[in-house]
Amino acid sequence: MATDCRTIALIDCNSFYVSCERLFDLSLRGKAVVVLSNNDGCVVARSKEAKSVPVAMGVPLFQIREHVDAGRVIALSSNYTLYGDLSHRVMSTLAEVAAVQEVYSIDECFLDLTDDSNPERTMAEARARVLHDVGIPTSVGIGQTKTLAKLASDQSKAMPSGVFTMPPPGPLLAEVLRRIPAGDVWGCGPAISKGLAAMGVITALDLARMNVGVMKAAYGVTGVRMIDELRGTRCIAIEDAPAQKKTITVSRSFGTDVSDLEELRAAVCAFAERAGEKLRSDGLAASTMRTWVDHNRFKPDAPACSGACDTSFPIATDLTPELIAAADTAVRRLWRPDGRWKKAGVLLQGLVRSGSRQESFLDAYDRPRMRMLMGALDQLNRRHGKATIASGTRACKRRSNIRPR
DNA sequence: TCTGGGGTCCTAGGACCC
DNA sequence: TCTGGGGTCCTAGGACCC
Repeated sequence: MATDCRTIALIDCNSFYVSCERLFDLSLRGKAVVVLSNNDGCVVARSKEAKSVPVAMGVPLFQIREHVDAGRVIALSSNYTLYGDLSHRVMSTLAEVAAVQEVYSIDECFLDLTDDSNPERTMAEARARVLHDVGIPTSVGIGQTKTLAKLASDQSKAMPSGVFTMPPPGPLLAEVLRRIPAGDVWGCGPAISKGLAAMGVITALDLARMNVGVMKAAYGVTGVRMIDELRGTRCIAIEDAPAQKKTITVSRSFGTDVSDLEELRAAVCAFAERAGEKLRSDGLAASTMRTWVDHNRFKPDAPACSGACDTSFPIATDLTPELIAAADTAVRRLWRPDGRWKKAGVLLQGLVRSGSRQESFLDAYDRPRMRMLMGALDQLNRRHGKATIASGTRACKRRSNIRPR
């Protein structure tokens, strides 16, 4: 008997951001509610009622404006401080349920229940406790691998108990997988689903039964892992301790396209400055910085002018002036006279614990220059006017009265 | 007109070194 | 001097996740 057979549970908070909002505003209960991304760009969370309007995940606000204006959907700006606080409470409660917990995202965690004699009962109790202590509804999927637990959690949304257990590998599991589209499998996104469909792989069962050699040739080791995990062979371990961060990103979309070199420089240098702040607050230094710019991918006729440029530092740095200088040089290299950019960012890589250099930061920090750069960015954003629903559209409720408990 | 931000992992090609 | 192979690093990009 394989000793490596595990029981994994995935706990997922239902419509997490919406559930958080409902804790502080009872009038939102039972209504179609969505929470919007930064700058009120697009929908990042939907209540069950909003899903049946229907409002699709990720749609931009302007596409559901009709519903919002007619009062059929309530659109809220996001409040990540509140969600982070509530997430912490949920995760702390669940940490007491099992010895091994991996906090996978703000609203999900894996628990290893291999030594639990009755995982379903344990998780039913855990759900009740999270609901009672924190006020957040959850659903739970249980399976032999993380991938199967993920699929089980999708199934659990339709279960009155809120818990669904995947059968062990065999005919019963095959029956469940037959009803699930391949694209719902963890790791199978739009591009891979499309490619698989062309090969006749439509359901999760087709995927589980795929020839491994064919998969390896088409999608490499990540594809093979999907197959193995669906067959009940564990390839993706539970990560108990939070891993050290590997990259730090600061990026933004611009209100409208930017083509002016000075505007692009001002924006990207400000991102580099913010990235430096994040770096130091994590006690890290970076050995590489990637600066990237991107055109508007929603405009088919926009000139393709996306590009990236890596800068390596001789010694891993946490100094803002070095990051800004690198960003500045990179933007000059990436800029083209005919370019029209919609998005840009910096990505710090090769992160290591920073040593004594942190102390020298204040001396090296060029504050007047920084103020100038940040001012230029503000001006840029004002001129291009990011989404403005926050400033007055009646159907969008503001949150200034909402405070974490 | 208006389309998020922050992450992870993998791969490929070229440069360079031995 | 010429030729070649393998390993590693760097750069850039693609796919996925929440």
